[in-house]
Amino acid sequence: MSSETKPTLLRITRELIDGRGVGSVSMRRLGRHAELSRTAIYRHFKNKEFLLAAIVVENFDTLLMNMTKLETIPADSKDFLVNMLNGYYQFAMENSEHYHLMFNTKWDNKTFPEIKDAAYAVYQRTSEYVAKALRQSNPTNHTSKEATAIIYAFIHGLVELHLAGHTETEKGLNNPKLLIERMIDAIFG
Amino acid sequence: MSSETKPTLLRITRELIDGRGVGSVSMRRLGRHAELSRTAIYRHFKNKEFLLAAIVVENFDTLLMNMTKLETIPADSKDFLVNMLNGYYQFAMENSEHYHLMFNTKWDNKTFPEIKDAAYAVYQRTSEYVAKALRQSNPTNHTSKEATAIIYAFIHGLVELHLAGHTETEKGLNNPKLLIERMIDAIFG
DNA sequence: CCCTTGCTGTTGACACTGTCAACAGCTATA
DNA sequence: TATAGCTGTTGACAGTGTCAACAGCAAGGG
Repeated sequence: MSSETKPTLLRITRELIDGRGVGSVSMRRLGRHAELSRTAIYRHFKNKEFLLAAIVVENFDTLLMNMTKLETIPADSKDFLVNMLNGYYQFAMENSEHYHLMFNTKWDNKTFPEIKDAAYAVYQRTSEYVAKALRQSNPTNHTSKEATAIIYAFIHGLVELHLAGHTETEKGLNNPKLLIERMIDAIFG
Repeated sequence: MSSETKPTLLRITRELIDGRGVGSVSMRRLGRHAELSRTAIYRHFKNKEFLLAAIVVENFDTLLMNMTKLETIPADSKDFLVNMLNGYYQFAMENSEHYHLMFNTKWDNKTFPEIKDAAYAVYQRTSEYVAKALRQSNPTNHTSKEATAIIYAFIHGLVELHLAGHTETEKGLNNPKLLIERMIDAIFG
């Protein structure tokens, strides 16, 4: 049983997060759901922060998959970039509590290098396809590095504003698909 | 004294946030600092959430000021837009804990209409100057509504990524001033 | 003038939270 | 066989938000 305990704890933590939000996760509640005593969890995770960090790493991997799952490998790599951003957005909407945990918590890079790496992989993947699209499109005055940063900041900001409920009043933000296309158009002329 | 208590509590709450972060604010600690009992605060604020909400409203007002304080009223309204975004960014960096509280907490629009209004004012101000810049610049295929949404998402995302520490690894994000200029250039051709 | 009402403050209590120390039992290895 | 390490337990500590009950005081109406 002991070899199964750790993944079980992760699974139940996920269920708690998906069901009633990150705020509903407590060591004691998790213990109860897993039919363990409150402190048994500490045999498998150093503390609550490390438990959640393990979830976050998994999430960044899932996000990475979600970005490339719409692989139609379209002739125009600009379209592919649009697909990728839509995949990013979709992941965030379907896993809002997880997105919140991933980005709105300050994960110390020294303490959680796996998170740092997993997050960097997402950025890196974005960067690759931006570079490809830049090479294939009309030359603009944007370097690949700048274009990546701008696009990444844009999509993250769009997601965050949606998650924080700013679209209810700031209605211009309400059509993510359109905005993503316009953003790409702006960069790639 | 009683008429002074409420603003005093707000002041001390600010001090706690600025000193040791939002997480350090507790009703009991606030009471101690204000030389009041733990529950006296409830005579002035319905609960902790409402206390923090009051701080957030003030912050949105301050942010609005910060966006327009660099009023050189430059000939080119594109430059003004750049100044505005730099003011936005600067506020976020100098008040990171507050920015976190403002945007990474889901403030219910029904419960906290003052927050909704104050946040909308910031968006609205952005919108005004985007419209002005669009009128003055070469015509592009961006509507004012879309351009505002894109720029707002961008600047918010840029700030959030910085605050979450993503610039340590995602180095392309490291030059906000440059990125802001490039973003504006991309929109206004 | 008295008495009621409302505001501001108090303490006690309840149900939570994360985490440590101490201890017990099992298993595998020297 | 004895020891070490892993996994689990309960007790305890310090902290949290918030409610109920109560007390003092000021202002206002009868």
